Amino acid sequence: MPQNGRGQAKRLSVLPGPHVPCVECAIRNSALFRPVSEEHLDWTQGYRAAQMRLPAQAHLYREGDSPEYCWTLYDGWVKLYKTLVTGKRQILRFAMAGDFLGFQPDLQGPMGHAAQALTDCTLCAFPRARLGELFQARPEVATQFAWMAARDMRLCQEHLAGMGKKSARERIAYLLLEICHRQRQIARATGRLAPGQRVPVPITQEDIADAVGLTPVHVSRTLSQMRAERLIACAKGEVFIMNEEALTEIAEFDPRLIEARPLL
Amino acid sequence: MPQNGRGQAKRLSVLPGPHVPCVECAIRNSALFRPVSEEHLDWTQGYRAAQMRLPAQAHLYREGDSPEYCWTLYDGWVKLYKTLVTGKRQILRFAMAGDFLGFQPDLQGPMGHAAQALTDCTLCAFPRARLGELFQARPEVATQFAWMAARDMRLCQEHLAGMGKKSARERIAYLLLEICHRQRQIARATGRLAPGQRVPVPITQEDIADAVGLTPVHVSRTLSQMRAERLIACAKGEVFIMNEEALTEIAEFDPRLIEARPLL
DNA sequence: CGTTCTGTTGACCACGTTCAATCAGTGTGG
DNA sequence: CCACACTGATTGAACGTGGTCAACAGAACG
Repeated sequence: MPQNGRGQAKRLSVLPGPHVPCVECAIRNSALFRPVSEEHLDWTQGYRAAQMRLPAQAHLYREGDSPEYCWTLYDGWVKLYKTLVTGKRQILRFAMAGDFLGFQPDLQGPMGHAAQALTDCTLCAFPRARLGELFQARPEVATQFAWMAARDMRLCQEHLAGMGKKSARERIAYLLLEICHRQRQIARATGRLAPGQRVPVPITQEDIADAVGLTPVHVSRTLSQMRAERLIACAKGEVFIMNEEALTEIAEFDPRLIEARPLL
Repeated sequence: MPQNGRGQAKRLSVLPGPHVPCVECAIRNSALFRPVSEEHLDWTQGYRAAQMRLPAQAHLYREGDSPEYCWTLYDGWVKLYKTLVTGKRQILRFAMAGDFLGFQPDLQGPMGHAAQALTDCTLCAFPRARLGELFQARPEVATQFAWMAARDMRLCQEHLAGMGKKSARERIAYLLLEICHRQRQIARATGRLAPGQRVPVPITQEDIADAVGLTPVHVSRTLSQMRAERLIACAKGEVFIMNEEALTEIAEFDPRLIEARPLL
């Protein structure tokens, strides 16, 4: 599990990582190579250029970059965000173990958003230029990508609907529940047991604000109120969900959103 | 080109459509079968269960439905929207010619949003149950789907960022420009010439409001002001963009968003 | 110890909402 | 043919959610 990485900003950039072979990958069940049979796995692993470590606070890529790779996030949290010309930031998504990062329609072109590590991360890098080739050679990978893209699209659409139509309170409740359920889902898929209701959340209130479209000030107020109502409890870098039922009702959150079954 | 279909609501449901073979398909350049070679096209056409017509105002599917098909939109406009328990609606996307509709992570499960025709539409239906098979048999189709999904995801993310961080004026300007540019892109891809700045827009102010997260009242006010500033002009079911440059600046719109190049 | 970063609280303000009345266009039925 | 209903757009007035500005507190860190 990723430790809370705030304030640990090492000023080093990308580091070489461990070399876990795909066959032993703990998160393969929720990642791009899930449907690849063991006999083909050595071969597809050839597309993995490297495993690398990214320290907390470091950028995987910035808006406008044309990075050489796409990545599977092996461990840790990453935030994807856009910056408008006014300087305002919008967090699009919190990426977690298993998520595939850096793919976009124009593979040569510049990224439309930035990706920054929230905790120390481990990633597997795949050369962008060879992705088309990989999809052609192993259609089950392309199909898994399609499935993952559809899943991410649905999250994005729910997020969008929330921004348009929900109150501050509802949006924040929704975000907390979404994060909590996705963490549990990962714990399930990787065989690790979820430690009760307890969810370490390595994000600041400013991150929450940028994700749900509010100001940090108003997020603070709303969280204070939720604490007063015993809906949640906060410790440093952690949020405990005290009353999941009530929160689910407030947020209009449907847990089935997170439990989708793979295509293949 | 789709005619303005408002008020033409025929009370018939789905109708059988024309039978254009895929080889002659006018929009193949921007649709799922784009990368399929002509020699394979007859074969992939076997996955197309039917062509059908959908009258304006009719629903292709509703939230919670588990339709038997996915569709390529051949002609016309469709709006995709979610309804919250409070009754508020959020339009996720205006689908136009070439868009692939109805795909979601859990192909057996219920749709997370509804799709309703804005104009009379023509669609090509593909059985959901056979999509995995199609992707396996023709990886270039899976790859094209991946590309289209990434393109749609980017639109959704831009939309999301706008909802979080832009003013009413900026969001409306953005929506108008996005629609205009996508229409032009389709005109280019299908070889039809775009008729100047003129864009027939078969949507009501209420649709605009539901798309950008405002009330119809405030949309009316904002459009009135934009008309007063000669940024746009309105006729019945049409919007003319009078000052695209100014509008682009207001919206912080990047035309390159729409012009992405295919993966294969 | 100062500095920096994150969170908290207060006072005031504004963008967009809500409620309401009115109008134009369109289709319907007597 | 006209009265009527219905939908979409427009405008006005009052209101409220959340933003802005500001001061401050606590923790982490050099």
